[in-house]
Amino acid sequence: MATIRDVAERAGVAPITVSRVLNNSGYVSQETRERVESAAAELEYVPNMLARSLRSNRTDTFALVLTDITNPFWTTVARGVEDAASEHGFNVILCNTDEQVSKQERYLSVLLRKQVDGFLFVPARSRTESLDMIRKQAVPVVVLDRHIPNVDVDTVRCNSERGSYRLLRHLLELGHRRIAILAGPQDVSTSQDRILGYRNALIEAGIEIDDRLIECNEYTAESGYLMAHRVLSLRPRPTALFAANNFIAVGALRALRELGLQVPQDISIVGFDDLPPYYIIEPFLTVAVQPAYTMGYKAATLLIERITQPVHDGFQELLLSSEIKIRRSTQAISNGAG
Amino acid sequence: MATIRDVAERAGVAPITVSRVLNNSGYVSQETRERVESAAAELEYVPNMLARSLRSNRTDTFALVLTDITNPFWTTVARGVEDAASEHGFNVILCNTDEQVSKQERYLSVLLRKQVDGFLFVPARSRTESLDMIRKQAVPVVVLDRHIPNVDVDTVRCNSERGSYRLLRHLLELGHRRIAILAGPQDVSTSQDRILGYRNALIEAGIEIDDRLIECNEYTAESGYLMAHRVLSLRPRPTALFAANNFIAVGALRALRELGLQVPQDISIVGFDDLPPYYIIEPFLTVAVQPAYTMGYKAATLLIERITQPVHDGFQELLLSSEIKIRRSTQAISNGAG
DNA sequence: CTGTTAGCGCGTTCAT
DNA sequence: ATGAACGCGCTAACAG
Repeated sequence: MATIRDVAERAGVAPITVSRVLNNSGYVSQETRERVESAAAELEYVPNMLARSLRSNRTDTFALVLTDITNPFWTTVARGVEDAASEHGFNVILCNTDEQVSKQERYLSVLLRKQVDGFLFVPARSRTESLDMIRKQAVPVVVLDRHIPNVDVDTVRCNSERGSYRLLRHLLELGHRRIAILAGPQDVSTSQDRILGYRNALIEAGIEIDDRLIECNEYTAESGYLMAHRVLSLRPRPTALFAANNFIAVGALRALRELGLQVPQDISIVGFDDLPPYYIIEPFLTVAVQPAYTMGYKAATLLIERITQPVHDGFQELLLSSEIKIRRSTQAISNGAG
Repeated sequence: MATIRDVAERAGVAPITVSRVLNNSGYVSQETRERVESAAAELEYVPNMLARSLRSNRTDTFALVLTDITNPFWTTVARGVEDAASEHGFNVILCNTDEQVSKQERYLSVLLRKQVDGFLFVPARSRTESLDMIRKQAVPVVVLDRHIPNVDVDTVRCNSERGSYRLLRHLLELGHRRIAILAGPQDVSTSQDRILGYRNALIEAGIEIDDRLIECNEYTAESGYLMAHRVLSLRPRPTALFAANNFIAVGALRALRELGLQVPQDISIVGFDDLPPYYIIEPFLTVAVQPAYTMGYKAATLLIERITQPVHDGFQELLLSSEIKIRRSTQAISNGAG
């Protein structure tokens, strides 16, 4: 592996001149530049980022730590992050925690040692410990998608409570009174917020909360399947389901199929976040859609700003809104239902 | 950010002693060790891997460069890789190329500059250029899943031709004669091999190859959907479909649904690699299943061996075999079909 | 426009 | 059992 010194010797200049050519920093005559460039090419020189970063105190790399890369929502977020990063010359290291705090802590520790310039962080659970690991080292961090209570930190997320509330309003306007929510983990803020929106809408409508209609579990299809079966075994049966994320919706639809319940004739269902066409039979689900790409893009842009302009006044909390898409999975309640 | 020197000062020892404590190298008295450890804890010291790696010429990190992390097949491979890596104290950087050579080259370049210790490489296309980038820098590499012709390189993959052949034998034994294959990209070896197995089985059975029954496109559901519609518009219509990967199968099943064709009554279908239960209505597909986890695990183990024991005699080519799982998507041809 | 010096944080080598 | 000196590859700071 050739070093900058090898290139310098071959080009008949000092190492620093090679550095200047390769980094486009400082003045170099056209002729010298060409000599250096061809020397580098001939030697197949590859700059050593370890050395460069050690000297410059920058890796031009930040981490995107998220919870489930197989979920198309996160894939889209990641695309937004990548685009913003590459526009500013940053590399992204993607780490998948599977919602496990242990995996998350291992990643954070490795990334800190590797001196990443910053973190885009989707906390696996709403605990503050992991975040503190980062903040103690004074590395910039933007919390993405989720909220950690009582902590001053830059955040980009979507208003889950409001999205949830609006979905519920839609169902209530269709005459539904017995509505179940299949939520995510109890200690994840998006799940809490969606439950909150659900409760508030029901209370506002003068409907008593039935706790058996509130299920909490993982943000997965398996979990959605199980939760759906539980609430559908209740009598009177709910006339509408609210799946708190896209994978839960997939599992719930499967349960409905098994029970021979037609959507929307026999039961209505709404969800949070879209699915690519091939995950379900057809894109017919009424949903609240979060601006996934924008979330990623804006969060990355903010992080990069924090990295490149460390001084700032106060933290930002960016709260985006979701769009309600009414499709064919909801209909007015029929008199015989329930 | 505290450095090793800060810790040394606080503990009243030389930096090298701190180094010895943190790396468990050399002799340190129990008392000194404890003083150093508590000093490190108090200062919340985080070792700088850049400096360490620059000195030691190792990053204890290798890259897994693959083509589609959203595909459960690759997710499983990645799990095998991660497990093998963590057993040996290695970190994995996962990079997703989306089958795009440009993205792939950008990643390889960055990773080389970051001095990764090795590559687990799924070439986006069967070209040798990208691989040469790595080999010129004398970084260990194991090619995974795919074959690059006429190149001496360690490889771990599955025998696609044989898996394909056996699926075809199964269909032929059920009496099918008009069988379409929905394959992946023409320049990806697994796709080529699956077509080869298809052709050989048909030729052996004395069936003339109809080129209109051989479709090539991406390894995606969208592509599977399009290819299925094309071959299903032919007359006489094929009596069986062979989807060359799991996502193609998802798309093909969707097309069959649209056309109102029942599986297996109206048409048989076989696939390559399983899908988690929630991707399709039910796990009823007859498939060739590759040992995804083992592929990842073995490939990572081989790579780590190459990294830690650079001298070896000759390259290895590990060829695993797939298992045929006969389920309910295939049945003997009825006389009226076609 | 180009070069010299020094040092980023760490671990190897050799000394004590 | 502990420490001093040095250098990994690169670039900031300061000449000239």
